[in-house]
Amino acid sequence: MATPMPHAAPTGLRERKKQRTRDALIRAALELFTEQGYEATTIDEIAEAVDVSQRTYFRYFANKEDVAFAVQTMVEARFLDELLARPATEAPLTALRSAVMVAWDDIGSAIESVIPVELHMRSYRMIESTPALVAAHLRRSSELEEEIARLIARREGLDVDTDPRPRVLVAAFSGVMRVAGKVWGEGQDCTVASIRELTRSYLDHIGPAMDDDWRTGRERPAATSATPYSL
Amino acid sequence: MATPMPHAAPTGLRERKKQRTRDALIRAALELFTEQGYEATTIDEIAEAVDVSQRTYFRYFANKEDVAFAVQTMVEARFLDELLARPATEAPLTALRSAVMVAWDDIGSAIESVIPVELHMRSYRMIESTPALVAAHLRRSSELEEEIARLIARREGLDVDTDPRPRVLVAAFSGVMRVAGKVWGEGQDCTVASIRELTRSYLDHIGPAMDDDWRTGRERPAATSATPYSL
DNA sequence: GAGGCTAATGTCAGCCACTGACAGTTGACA
DNA sequence: TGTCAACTGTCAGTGGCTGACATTAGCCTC
Repeated sequence: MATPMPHAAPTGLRERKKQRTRDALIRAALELFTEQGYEATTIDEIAEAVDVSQRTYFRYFANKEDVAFAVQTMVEARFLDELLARPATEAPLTALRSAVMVAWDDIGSAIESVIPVELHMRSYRMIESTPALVAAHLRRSSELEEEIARLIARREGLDVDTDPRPRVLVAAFSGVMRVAGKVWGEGQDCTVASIRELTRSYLDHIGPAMDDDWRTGRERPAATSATPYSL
Repeated sequence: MATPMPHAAPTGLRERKKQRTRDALIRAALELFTEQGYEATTIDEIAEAVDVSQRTYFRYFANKEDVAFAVQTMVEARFLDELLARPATEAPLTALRSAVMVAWDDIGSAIESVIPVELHMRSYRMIESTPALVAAHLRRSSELEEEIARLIARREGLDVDTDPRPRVLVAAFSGVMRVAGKVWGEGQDCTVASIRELTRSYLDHIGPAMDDDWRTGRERPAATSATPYSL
């Protein structure tokens, strides 16, 4: 059911209604979660706030956790799309980095169409301080890492189970992304631009060392304008 | 018959009964989980198998997940005890390594007093293939890592929030432990001795590079008999 | 070794997350 | 406009989990 894609404007009235209901559920849920806590909020409350039945909530989200990660899911999907679209000439780390940057460029408006970025930021902090959500977050992250690693391996024509480099690279990349997210969550500036720049500057620190060509063993010609690495 | 807690034999009849009930619950739960699956098993079934009320189950375990990790918890507690007991002269990685080895030396019998090691091994695989338990496992692991990192930092007189080395070392150590556990779970040899040796050989590969003295900046004199590192 | 203290347990009632079944409603499209 | 399919509400039920209260059973003292 309900495709969560906020881009690709919905065609008919029915689709638009669904999108509205879904967005309203996310917004109501996050507002309630951040105000009174995740555990203290019941799904009945969320449904009531949007004026739908509890059963309808479960037709949009598989469980109580899901709604808390709806925006994250959106961002991740956007990132994966961009990663798939990167030219094969780019080195792995460059592709990851470019995909993140391009994704951030237009995900901001997509987020804003659902919830204020400030609410997203508060949700981020709420997740970090709720054990049940921390667990879910870790599991989701490890699943995403695995997906990215396989994707990178395929790009480079490698076997993810014998060559450790894809997983290692993705682990490093994810680690940096996680730290950037955490620093953003703790900071004051709750704009999308700020997390984008934070991400950029953190990624710059992975350095070009990992970024040579895995297929020929030689360094790649710079695919993007200027090599973006400082160290 | 029941040698209850890993250490500290119970004094009275009451304590022994409690220990028996607890062990029986763990055993029944793991047997049911591994036979018919985690989700498909209800707590009523577990309680019935041990002939206690469901309410009593919840007086021993906080939730359904907890019982699945009871043995792990035992092993971890044993490890932390040993780590605390390591002399301050040992370098961090050496202390971690020694604590693991000493812990494995006598944890085997403690495990066997609760469940057959073979059941523990099946449980391990069951956890890995159950999303809800994977999430719980990841959260538990990250909490344990944090605890170990703080412990190591205190040992070395460092601030865990400014000096990245404790967390980095523990991350590497935990990663190796996780892989060792995974390989053991996939293998045939379900003895405690086998995971002990697996752990030893994997830890040997971290190498002495990380193992110099963090306080003086010089290499430590070998605290143990022979330097155990092969690479 | 009877009786009081207290920890452990059972029973019961109830909340909440989640699901299947079925019926009513409402866009979509001929 | 009428038919179809999708969306939604209602209802009943299961299972995880908790608080309250009564009951049982080790423990300890006299």
